[in-house]
Amino acid sequence: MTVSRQNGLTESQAKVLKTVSDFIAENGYSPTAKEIAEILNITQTSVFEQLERLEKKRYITRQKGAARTIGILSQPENEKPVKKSDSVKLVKVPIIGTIAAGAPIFADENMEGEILVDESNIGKGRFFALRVRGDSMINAGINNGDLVIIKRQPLAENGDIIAALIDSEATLKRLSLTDDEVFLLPENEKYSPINVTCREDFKILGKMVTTVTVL
Amino acid sequence: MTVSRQNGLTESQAKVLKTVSDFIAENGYSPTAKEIAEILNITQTSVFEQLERLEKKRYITRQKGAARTIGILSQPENEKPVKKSDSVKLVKVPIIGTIAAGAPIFADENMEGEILVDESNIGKGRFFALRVRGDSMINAGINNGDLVIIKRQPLAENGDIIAALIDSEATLKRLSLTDDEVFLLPENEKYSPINVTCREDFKILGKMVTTVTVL
DNA sequence: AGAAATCCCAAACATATTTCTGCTTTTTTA
DNA sequence: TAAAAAAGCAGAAATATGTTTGGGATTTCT
Repeated sequence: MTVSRQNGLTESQAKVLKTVSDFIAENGYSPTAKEIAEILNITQTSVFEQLERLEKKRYITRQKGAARTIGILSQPENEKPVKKSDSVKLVKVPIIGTIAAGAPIFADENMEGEILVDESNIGKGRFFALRVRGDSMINAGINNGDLVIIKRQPLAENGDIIAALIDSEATLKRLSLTDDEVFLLPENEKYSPINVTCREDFKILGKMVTTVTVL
Repeated sequence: MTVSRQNGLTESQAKVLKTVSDFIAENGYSPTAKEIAEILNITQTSVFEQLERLEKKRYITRQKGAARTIGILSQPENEKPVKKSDSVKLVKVPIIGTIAAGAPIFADENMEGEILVDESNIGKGRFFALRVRGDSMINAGINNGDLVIIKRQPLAENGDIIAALIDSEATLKRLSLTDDEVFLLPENEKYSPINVTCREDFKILGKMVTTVTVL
């Protein structure tokens, strides 16, 4: 049997993804591997492998060891050919973890990979990239699964979208400096601003310079 | 300690419900009993009991034996107990100046007085009141001389009527957020929208929650 | 063609999670 | 004020669920 590809997924993978998607649509919570397996008439183990592949390809997110935590990511655009032109200067930017645009998620220094970004898009400086989880910045066009590129800097201006540490957890928010208070603002009405005015454990990691959607 | 009721739920139950709701909003999947327990600093068993009660009262749904399957039901609107006079909670709101609903007028911090407002009308938060001058918001039912109560918040939603500072002057307008521009809209054809997209001197003071007509 | 990836399996393993049992204390209701 | 409901706990049972191991068969890539 030929395994054709669509959107970078094989038929099997697409089938699993669709099953998950349909299940969530119908039930409001994600299925277990076993449930997917029963629907597709394959084993749990196979499903598990497919989920791993789907996660690696950034079609879904999962929480290690936690039940029913599959999240479906917005589909990355169909493969964009990488432009190669000698006027483009690509800069390596390390991907160092996942950042919350919802609940803060611990940002460990484990490098997840690297991406190449045209220098003209981000300017000069020291950069790193973080994968976004959550939906608290959707009104700023930053979606679950996106990569954000952060320029390391300890200070930021009012209105900047920044990556910050709060109590050793990283979060992506818009910075709001009022007369005497400092807030981190989500870009989603569902969430509330975080007052960091007097928090000792608050630290700016850097300023977001751009977002990248990676396949 | 008195366990007061709201919406037919006890404080404890409401706390659990809110925890679940917040968790789902932030993570996209429902929490386990253990996770709720950790957040609220009680035991899993207690949480389990609370979830049973919440289910019985039709605030949530669950699937027996399945992990993370709590679903939140829309609040039953029915039983709204008539408020007794002793349940009215009046909140002091300072009147701190005059705000323009026409040409912006300087909003000084001189307190002009205080009014008492029933908390149920405005919710919780930090409030202040401003006297309106001008007629630019008449189509929104806000007239010259009215008092408007503003909830302090640095962020507002599209369509909110907000009090904002522009170049140190306060004004009351409806907020309009388009794809990439921000406008303040008067509610009177005589006046024109103000584009504040790139104005550094623009700051949201808060959102109007109600008006009070004082004779 | 050979290497690498995909796809699938059975059988276990480890732990996450719900659920039960029995008991204490406090608050509300009748 | 007595009974009922609510709230909580410790500890453990029961099972749901993610994960690992060690394969085999097929397809895709180079």
